[in-house]
Formats: sequence, C-alpha cells, structure tokens
Amino acid sequence: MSTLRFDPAIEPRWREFWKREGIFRAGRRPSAPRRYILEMFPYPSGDLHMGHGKNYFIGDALTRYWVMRGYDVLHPFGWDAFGLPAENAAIKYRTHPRDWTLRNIAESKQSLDIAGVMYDWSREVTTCEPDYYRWTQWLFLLLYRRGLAYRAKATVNWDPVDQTVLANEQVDATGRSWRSGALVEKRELAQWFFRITAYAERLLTDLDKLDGWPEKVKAMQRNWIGRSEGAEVEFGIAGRDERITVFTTRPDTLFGATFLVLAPEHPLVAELTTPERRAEVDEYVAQARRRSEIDRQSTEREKTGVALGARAVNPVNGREIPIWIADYVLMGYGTGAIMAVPAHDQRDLEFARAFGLPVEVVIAPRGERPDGATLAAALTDDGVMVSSGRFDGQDNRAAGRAIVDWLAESGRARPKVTYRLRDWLVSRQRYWGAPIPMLHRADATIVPVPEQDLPVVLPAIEDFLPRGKSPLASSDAFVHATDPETGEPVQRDTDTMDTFVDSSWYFLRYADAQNQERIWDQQAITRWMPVDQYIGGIEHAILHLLYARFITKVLYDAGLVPEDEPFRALFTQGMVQRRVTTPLERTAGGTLVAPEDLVKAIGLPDEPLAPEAMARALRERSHALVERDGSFAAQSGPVTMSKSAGNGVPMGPFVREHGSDVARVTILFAAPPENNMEWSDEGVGGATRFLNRIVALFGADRDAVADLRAKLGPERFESLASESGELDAAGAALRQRLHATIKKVTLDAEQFGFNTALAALMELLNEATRQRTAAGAATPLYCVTAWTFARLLAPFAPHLAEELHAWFGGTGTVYDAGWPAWDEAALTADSIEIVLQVNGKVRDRAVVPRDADETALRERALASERVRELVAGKTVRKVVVVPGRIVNVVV
RNA sequence: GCGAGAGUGGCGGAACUGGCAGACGCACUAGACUUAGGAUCUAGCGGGCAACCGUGGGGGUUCGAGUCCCCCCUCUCGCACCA
Repeated sequence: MSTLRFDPAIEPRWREFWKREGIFRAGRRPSAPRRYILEMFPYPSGDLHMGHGKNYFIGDALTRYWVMRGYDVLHPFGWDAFGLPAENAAIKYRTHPRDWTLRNIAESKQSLDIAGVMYDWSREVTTCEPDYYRWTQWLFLLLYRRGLAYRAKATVNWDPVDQTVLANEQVDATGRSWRSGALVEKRELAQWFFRITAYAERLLTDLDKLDGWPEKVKAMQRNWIGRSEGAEVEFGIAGRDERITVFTTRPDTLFGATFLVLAPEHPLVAELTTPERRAEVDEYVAQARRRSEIDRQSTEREKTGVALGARAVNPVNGREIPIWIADYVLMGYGTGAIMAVPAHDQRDLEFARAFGLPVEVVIAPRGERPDGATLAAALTDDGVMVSSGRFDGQDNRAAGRAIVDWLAESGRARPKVTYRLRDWLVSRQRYWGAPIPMLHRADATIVPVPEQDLPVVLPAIEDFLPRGKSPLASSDAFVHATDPETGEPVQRDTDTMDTFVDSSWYFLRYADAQNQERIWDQQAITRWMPVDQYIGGIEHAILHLLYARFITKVLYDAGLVPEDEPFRALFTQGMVQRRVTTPLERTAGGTLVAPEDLVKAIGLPDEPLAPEAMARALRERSHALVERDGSFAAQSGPVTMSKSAGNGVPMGPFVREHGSDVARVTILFAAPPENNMEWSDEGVGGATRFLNRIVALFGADRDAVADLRAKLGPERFESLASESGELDAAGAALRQRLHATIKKVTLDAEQFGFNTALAALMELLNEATRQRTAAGAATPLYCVTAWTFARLLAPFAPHLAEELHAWFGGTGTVYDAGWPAWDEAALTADSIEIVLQVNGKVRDRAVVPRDADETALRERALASERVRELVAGKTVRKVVVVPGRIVNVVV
C-alpha cells in the first residue's frame, strides 16, 4: 500500500505561478489598506543558508498572512552591497569588488527564488549601483545644507588592519574593530561627521512612542545616547585669569570638592604644569596615549595620576585645591574635567586614598556624619547638607539646585544636559563605498557637488588596495574636477561613506525605487511609510537602527517623509543553530583519536583514548561522544550557523531535496521565532511527517471535497462550518476544534506565535483524522474543514496550501480565497466538561450543558460521589462556582 | 555596579483576564504491519506501588497561584571609571 506523501516537486510550479500572476506585488490592491513588512536587507556575502532563511521565512509568513487578509502589502528586498568584505574578498580572489558582489547577489537571489520567498522585485535596491548611491550622495548634500554634515579634525578610531577610520559605534568595548577585530588606534585626522548629537534628545524621547519595539532594544539605545542631567561649574585657577569648566551631576557636593582632575588630553594640561612637575606629567600623558581602550576602561585597574602643580579655586568657598590629571577622566565626555568629591563618589575616593588627598563629608545621610578620614565607601545616599556654609541643614537635592542658581548669578555655573552619544564619523578611506560628493579648492575651502552633477561615479580602478589614504586618490581622472562656481580646477574628496549611511535610508527608497527624477515621489512615500513591521537581528540594536531613526528625522524635518519614526514595530528574531559533528578515527586497538583541528579547537588530548576516556574528555569541553553503526564522532552543543563554523545548511540544495515548505515548518515550529532554534534532522523529520500526514489525509478525499463544494456552491459550502446540525460526538469535537483553530491561528499569526499556530494546525489535523476514521467517509463538515485547513496553512507552508486549494477545486490563488472567520458561538460544545474541586484540588469531572446556571452546577457538584465521600462528616463552608469552568467545594 | 529578560518533563516548548500544569512536537518504550525498516500505524510516556508530590528556593494574598505581592538564588544578553 502506498500512502500519499508531500512531494517537493510541486513547489517550482507554484513559485512560477506567483511570479507570473504578481500575487505579491505591492499596489495590487490599490484601494485596500496597506501593510509594509520588511526584513533587514543582507550584505551579499555568498550563498544563503538556513540561518538567513529564518529571517526571510518569518517575513514571508507575515506577508502571506496579510495578503490573505486582503491588505495591499509591500514586501521588498535589496542588497547592502558596499563594504569592506567585498574588497577583502576581491583582494583574496584577485577579482574586482563589484564582480564579487554582483556574483553573490545573483547567487543569493536564486536561493531566495528557489525557497519561494516572495518579494516585489520591481523595487529591488542595490546600494553599490549609481542609481542608488546617487541618492545617498544627495542625502549627504541635504545634511550639508542643513548644517548636519561637517568636516572637522578629530581624534578618530583608526583600524590598522582595514586601514580606515571607524565610527565610535563600530568599536567594541574591548577597543577592537567590530569587523576586523583589530585593536583600534587613535589618530588625528580631518573627517566628515554627521551631527547626530543635534538629534540626541529627540532620539531619546521618541523611543517612548515605539510601543512595537522590544524593551531591550530601546534600553540599549537609551543607554547609548546616555543622557545625563547636571551642571557646568567654572573653577578659577590660582594666579591666572582662565577658568576650568567641569561637568557634574552632583552640584550639591561642591563644598566637598577637594581636588580637580583633568583628562590627560585636556588642552590646559601643558599650560598648567609647573616646571618641577613637567617631566612626570609628560611621561604620564605619553603613557595614557599609548594605553589601549581596554586597559583604560577597566574598572579593576588601580587609579593612577599625577599632580600638575597648579591650584584651582572652588567658586563656592574660594578654597584652593590641587589640580591633577588621571586617565579615569575621559576627554570625550562632559568637559574632560571633573571636580573630585571623594566623600561622595567612589572613584574619587579611590583616587584620594591612593594619593593621600583629603576627604570631606558634606552630606549626612540619615542624620549620621561619618569622619571623612576613615570612610570605607563613598556616601551616595541623599541626606542633609553639612559643612556647606549657608546651605547647611537643607535637603541635598534642593540645595544642589539652589547652589547652581546662586552660582549662575555670577556666571559661574549653569544647568547642563550631557549625552554620551558622539557625532557620527562617516568618512572611510576605502574604495568600495559611495564617494563623498564634495570638492576641495586650492584655498582649502569646500564646495558641494551640484545636485545635477550627481552621481559622483565610483571609478572602476584596478588598484583599490588600502594604503592609509583612500585608493580613490590614486585616480587622477577622478580627483581632478572643475569648480562649479568659478570654473577653476578643484580636487574631489577621495573618501567614501560609511556603509551605514547607505543602509540608513534604503527602506524609504523601496516606496519609489525606480524614480530617476527624485529620491521619491511624495505620494508614494506617504502611501508606504512608515514600516509596519521590521524584522532583523538584535546585533543592529544600536548602529543601524539608531542611524535609520536619525536620518528619518532629518528627512521629516525637511518635509520629505510623513512621519519621524521609520519603524512602527521591530521584531528581533533568534538565530538558527546546529551541532557540529566531527568524526573520530578508531584505531585497531579500539581507542579513539581526535583529528588535529578538533584538538586545536577545543583542547582535546592529542593521543588515542579509550571510548570512556574520550567521552569524559569531550564532556568536560561541552561536547558529547556519539556513536552510530560502530563509528564514533564528537558532537558540539548548538552553535550559530555560519560559514566559519562550517555548520550552515545551504538553502538551495536543502529546498530542492526536501522542499521549502519543510524548511519553513521546521524553523517556524521548533521554537518561538524570537528564540534561538536548533536545526536538527529530527526537527526536519517532524516537519516532513506533518506535511505527509496532511497530504495522506486530505489527498485521499480531494475529489469528495471538490465535488461537494461544486455541488453546493462556494458560499453554501463554507456556511457548513457554522452549522451544528446533527453531529455525532466526533463531529461536534471537530467543529469546535475547527473554530478554535481559526481563532488561534489568526491571533497567533499577528504576534509571531508561529510555533503555536502550527501546533494548533496539528491538533486540527489530529481531530480531523479521528473524525474521518469515526465517520468512515468524508462528511460535509470534514470537507469544509479540509478547505479551511488549506487557507490556514498558507502563511506557513505556502506551496502545499496552494496545492490543497487547487485539489479542492479552488481557482486562482489561495491568497485571494480570503482568510477564514471563526464563529465565537461554535467555540464551546453544547455540553462541556467542568472540573469539580474540594478545597481547591481536582476530585472529579462532570459533563454539563454549556449554559448550566450556578445553582445547577452547585447541585451537580454536591451530587458527585467522589465529592460526597470527601465531604462526608464535614461542614461545607462555601461553594465557589465559575460557570463553564469549575466548582470548588470548601469544607 | 547599572539596565533588559528568563528559570516549567530527557529535549524544544504550551498554558487567554488567577481556574484541569505539561498542548503540539522530538526523543524514548511496547506492540502491529513488513523480506527489511532509520517507513507507516496503535498504545504508553513528570515523580511515586499508593495516599500523594510536583512549574529555581522561602514566605504571603486567595475557595483556588506557573500566573499576583515580598525576600532570596541561578542563568542569558546589553552597557560599564560617563563624573
């Protein structure tokens, strides 16, 4: 006997059908409400594996759901095609970055096509093409015009491996480049910046509008922006007219400032150093400059510093205090200078203790007044002001405000808000990026390239190797240009833009991707923006998502986009992981030998081991010893699929062999999409069985369903689902299950509950199988269940859903067949089972009419034999009745 | 240290406003069908012989707590000398 099975060979036909009919083209339903669903566009690094696939399957499921709901859905795709890896790969494989990139795009596109992920390809964007980067350059000019792009000499992060500067966001906490992993150096260079700090406050407060964003991502952005409210206070310098401005969040502690600390890079350091301190100070400054970010930012480190010899004057009491420099004060934050209040700040206390500086308590928490000299930890709690002149006895918070007001009268202080966010450095000394559209005159002034001269085309030079300055500088044809105003010779800026500029606006271009005249048409952008649902990895929580919000706000201010936040809802999906299995060699003596690379990777002993010893050694390294058919292998825990781990399951080959629908169900069912999921053969098996069971069950009755539907007509046929008629027990159960499933799948599909939606479909399939067996024939209810099942399946196993829909006599596409509606009244059966409890413990169950009232339920419960046994000889104190659910007898 | 989140069977995970804990699936066990099974079907599957006990631990609220409140523990992620 041969049962029908799911055949992946049905898939290509449906893919072609969707493409031919343009089912997923935006604008197909111009009068319907719109939805914009977007997955983060990829960097085209090569062929796609299931790790990438998850992202696209999630977006595709959502797209298909909303199309079924009758919406006009925009689901576009593109390529983040500029960037360093293309250059590095091109150098390695002796090709051109452009060729390498375009080849990868073609390959990835084919994988997506085979997987049946449907995009509106007429809106495809590729950031390395002139018809895209022309507008990236246009955007640069817009920012320049609005005073938001500027050139400045700055201490910048220099990546010695990739030979380029990096934005702060692209250097990790250990001071390494996010891309090359190299320790970043500091250099003084003239660079282009975007003034994102001008938007710091809006970027922060508007996070509150983003209800559809994960709290975690919003928290990360808040933290990155790092708003801090306090005051700037000016200290005098003994014997001089200049002042030193410090930033403090605790002006209430001003009377307790016993010294000042400047960052080693502070501009006043050289001037304030007395001759006898010179040698020591110079040595310290040089040392600090050499020190890497990791060292410098470690909290573990002992405090170091040196005194300059000069003295500052505290504006609140005229007291003279010493000025020090120390590398725990950062030039990049606040004013690069602090007042040290060791009694009330832990870092200052450590510093004071290390160098024997005085500690003076000026706030007494809870009425206590500890001695500064013996203080073990800084006092950071609120309390009452002491040793603070006229402010003594006041509440410290109020006193802080009063002190700032008082000093403000003489111009010695002002309230100040400080941010950790720095301006965005966008220049890159690399080839493969959008040229910065600026011209340098002989007199060192700068003029923008006129808009009509865009794009500034990236020249097709052969020698793009990085040598510390932009490779574009070596192209004379590129560098030499004419001043648009004077006609004099000028030189082009030879830097290219950070690729994060390219990706900060691509989602806007999709609204009108083909427009050659303008960046986009106002009507188009108003139709599609903002993005309703953005889907991508958490790794972009700060960089891309912050830049995209910034650029959108700039464009909003320029009247070019309808809303100032680009993404209404954000979903961060989990990774696909897979165990790595490495075969072990078996010696004649029965011992096992690990291959060299495994020994190197996890530190296994480089010698033959008995299986038990090998198992133990592996377990200690979070691996397992697995055996199959007498061969042994080492198996790792789940690790994220990647090229480097070598555990990616390539999309194309898998889909061809098993089917896209199997891949989708495997991924979507295994875990909630926000979690990491483990890809395993067992998971694939489960998904395959589910699809096989669908085909086996409904395939056998396909003609019965089609015939009944043809006989009754579509409307009459569908109304069968709501008729209770004369159903037997199995029929009643199926009807209830059908409506419960429609409701569950509908609600789940809208909140990424794909795993539970599929579980509900499995339950419905199980119930349908039971009813089919009990009835021995395809009943009308069973037929309408099959028909409905096909539509509910459409977001998750689209090819099979189309196949079922066609089997059952549906015409056109299942995506035009409408989403099923459930009947709330059909969710509960006429008679239901309720739970009988005694003292809150389940003791019995009873089947009662659905609408049984409280009195009836109470009587039914007390009539139960089990309940009577337990209640016998005791007093019934109370009976809690929850109609439709439970009766609890309290004795 | 600060911030966000999570602890439920052998595993992934279910559980709406407090109302049958463990849905669905994987793995596993037994049986059936088979030349064969790593296919398929049937049954079982938290622990305990049982009364009962079970959602990280301890208290509390409630007729009733995985869910609410208080305290504690552990883990994951992000940030971290930010004045």
